[in-house]
Amino acid sequence: MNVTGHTRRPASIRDVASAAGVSYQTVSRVINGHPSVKHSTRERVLAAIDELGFRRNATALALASGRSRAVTVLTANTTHYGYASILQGVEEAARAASYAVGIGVLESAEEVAVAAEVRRAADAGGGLIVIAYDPAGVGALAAVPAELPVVGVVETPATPPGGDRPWVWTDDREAAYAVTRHLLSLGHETVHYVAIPSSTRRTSARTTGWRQALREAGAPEPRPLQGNWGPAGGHRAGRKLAQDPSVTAILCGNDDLALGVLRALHENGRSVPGDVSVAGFDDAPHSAYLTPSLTTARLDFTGLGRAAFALLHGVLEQSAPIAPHRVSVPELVVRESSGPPPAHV
Amino acid sequence: MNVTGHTRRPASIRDVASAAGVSYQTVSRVINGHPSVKHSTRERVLAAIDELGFRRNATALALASGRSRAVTVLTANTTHYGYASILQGVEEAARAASYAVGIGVLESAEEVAVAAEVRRAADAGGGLIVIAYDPAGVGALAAVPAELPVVGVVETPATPPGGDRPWVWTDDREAAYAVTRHLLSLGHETVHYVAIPSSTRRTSARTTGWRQALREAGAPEPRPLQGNWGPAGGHRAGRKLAQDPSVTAILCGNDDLALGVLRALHENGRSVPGDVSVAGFDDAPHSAYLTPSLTTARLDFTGLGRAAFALLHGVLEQSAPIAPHRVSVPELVVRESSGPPPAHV
DNA sequence: GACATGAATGTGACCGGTCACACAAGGCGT
DNA sequence: ACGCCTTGTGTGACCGGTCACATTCATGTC
Repeated sequence: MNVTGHTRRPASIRDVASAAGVSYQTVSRVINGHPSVKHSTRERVLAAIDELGFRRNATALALASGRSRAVTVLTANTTHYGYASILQGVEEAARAASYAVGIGVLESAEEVAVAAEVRRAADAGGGLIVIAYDPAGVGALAAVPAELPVVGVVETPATPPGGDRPWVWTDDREAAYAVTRHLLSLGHETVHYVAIPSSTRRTSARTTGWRQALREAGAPEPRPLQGNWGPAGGHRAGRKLAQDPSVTAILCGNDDLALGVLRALHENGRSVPGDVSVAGFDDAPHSAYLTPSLTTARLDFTGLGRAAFALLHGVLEQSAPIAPHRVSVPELVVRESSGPPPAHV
Repeated sequence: MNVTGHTRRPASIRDVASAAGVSYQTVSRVINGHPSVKHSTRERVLAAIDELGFRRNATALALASGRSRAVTVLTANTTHYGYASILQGVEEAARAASYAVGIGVLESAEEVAVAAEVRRAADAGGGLIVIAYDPAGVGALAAVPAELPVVGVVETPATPPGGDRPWVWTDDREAAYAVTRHLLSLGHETVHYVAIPSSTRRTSARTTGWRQALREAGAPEPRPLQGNWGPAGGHRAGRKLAQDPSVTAILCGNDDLALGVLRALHENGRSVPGDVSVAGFDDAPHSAYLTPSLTTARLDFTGLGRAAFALLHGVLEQSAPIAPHRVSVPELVVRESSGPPPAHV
C-alpha cells in the first residue's frame, strides 16, 4: 500500500476530501452519518476513506467537540481480585461502547496526593469512575470537582459519599448479614470478624451487616479485628483468634484475609471446620480450591464495573437517568470451611 | 472562588494572558520554562495562572504538539496476578513521569479482533505496551503497525516476536530451570510439568527451562500437561497426575495452576510434600499462606512493568537507547510444598 | 553615530476535527 | 413568473495549545 518509504502521517479529512473531490465538511458529514448527503457523494467519500485508510483522529475530535469518549478509573489498587474485576468490567463495557479506558492508582490516602491524582485524571478528559471502597477512594470521590462527570463505586447505600452524584453498589451489608446468619444457624454462639480497612472512619457496610445479624440473634458482639487487604493481615489477626478457645466462627472481610486466618489456625493446631469455622468475602477464583475450600459471599464485581460504566455513559451522553443502582444480589456460597461448632463447647 | 454560579469553562492560556497583560505566547513560554522571559513578567504570569487555576489542556497539547504523554497497555487479562502486577508497575512509572495510562483487553485471540483492538489502542495516541505472554498478546504485538512506538513484554529472549522492536523480559527459562533443579536435587527421579497456555505454537520459555534441567540430569522427560491460567485447569491436570503413583514431583506454570494441583492431590489422598512435591511459578501473594505453603519462583512483575514504561518513555522522548532489557533475576523461593520423594519409591 | 546582536515579546498559521452559517439548485404553491 | 422551503454542499471561525517568524528595544562594538 504505502509505496513511498516515508512514514507519512495519517490521512486527515482534508486529504480524504480532496481525494473524493468534495469539501472537508462533506467528509465530516459522511463520517457522522448526517442524512443530507447525496448517495453518490457518500459512496465516493467512503471509497476515499477506505483507500487512504482514514481513521478519525480522537484527539482532534475531543478538542473540537468537547466529548472525549474516554473514562478513567481511579482506584487504590489494581491487583486485588475485587478491584481488578471491577476494572475488567468497566473495560469490557467501555470497549463495547468504543470508549477508551484510563487508570489512575491512588498510592497514598493522603489528602494532597489524592487531590493531585484526581486532577491528573481530570486532565485526561472524559468521565471518571472512582472505586470508593477504601479511604483513598472515598477521599478521591470527595475531591472530584462538582462539574466533572463521575460515578462512584461504593460499598454502602446508606450515605452517598459524593453527595448527589450517581453511584453503583453491591449490597455488602446484605452479604455480610447472610454469611453471618449462615454461621449462626450452624449453631455457633457468636461470630468473630476480621475487617478490611473500612471506607470511612466509621464502620463499613460489611461490619454493619455482620453486627446486625448478631444483634438479631441476640449473640454477643465481639470487637472486630482490624486486618489489611492481604493474607498477611489475616494471618496476624488469626494468630490472636487462635489463642482464644471460645472462638468457633470467624467471618473475614475478604477471601485473602480468610486465607491468612486459615493458615494461622492451622499453625496453631486448630482444625477447620472441626474446631473453627471460617468464611470469607468476594469468592475469589482460588477460594474454591483451597483446602478446606472457603465458604464465602460471591459478589458480581465485573457486573459492578459494567454498571458503573453504563451509568457514566448515560451521564456523558445525557441519555440515561442517573439513578443509583444496586448491582445484583450477593450470593452465599457454602463450602468446606464452615460447619457446626465442636460438640464439647 | 467561583463567585458566579455558572459552570464556566476552565481558563485557557489566552485568559491567563489577558489577566497578566501579556500575549498568549508569553504564557506558553512561562509554562514551558522558556529562558527568555523577564523575571517580573514570569512572576506576573505565574500569579495569573495561580489565580485562575489554569491547567494546561492535555488534549490541545497533544493535538498541537503531536506528543500525547500517554501509554496504552494491551493485555489479555487484568485479573491474574502477573498481568495485574505488570500493569501496576507501568502505572507507577507512568505516574512518576506524569503520563496517562490506558488499558485495552484482548478478549479473543482471534486475529481480526486483535487487530481491531490494536487500532483502538493506536487511536488513543501515545505509546503502546503489549503484554505478549500468550497467543493474543503475541498476535497484538505482531499487528502493531511499524510506525507506532511500542514495547513488548515477552517471556523468551530467544525469538523477539516483534522483529526489531524494543522489549523487556524476565528470565522465565532460567527460573523454570532453577525450580526443576531444586526438585531434582531433592532426589526426585523426574519432574512433571503442567503448562500455562504457551505464547507461541511452540514451547514456552518455562517449558524449555524445565526440559533443559531434566535433560542435563539425564532424567526422563514426561509429556507436559496442558493447563489453563486458573486453578480449574490445574485441578484437571492434577487429577490425572494423582492417579499415577510414579509421579513424585510436579512443576506448575503458575501458582494458580499449582493451587488446583494441590487440591486434586489432596482429594486423591496424596499428601504434599510427603507423597508428591509441588512447585509453582510467580510467587503470588497468597502462595506463602497456603497449606502447605508453595515452593515457587518469584518474578519481579512490577519491576517488569516499570522497565517497560521506562523503555517506551525513552523511545517517545528520543532520549534513552532502546536495547532489550532483562529485568531482575528470578528468585527461587523454597517453602513447604517441596521435599524429598517418599522412601519406598 | 551607525549597525549588528541578543533578549523579550507579539503575530499569524497550524494541528484535525466540529459547528454555525451562507449559498446554489430543484420542487412546489400561488 | 415569483417567492419559499428543502436538499446538498461549501466557507469561515473555533477548540486550546504549539511553532516559525516578525518586531521592539537595549546593549556592545567599531
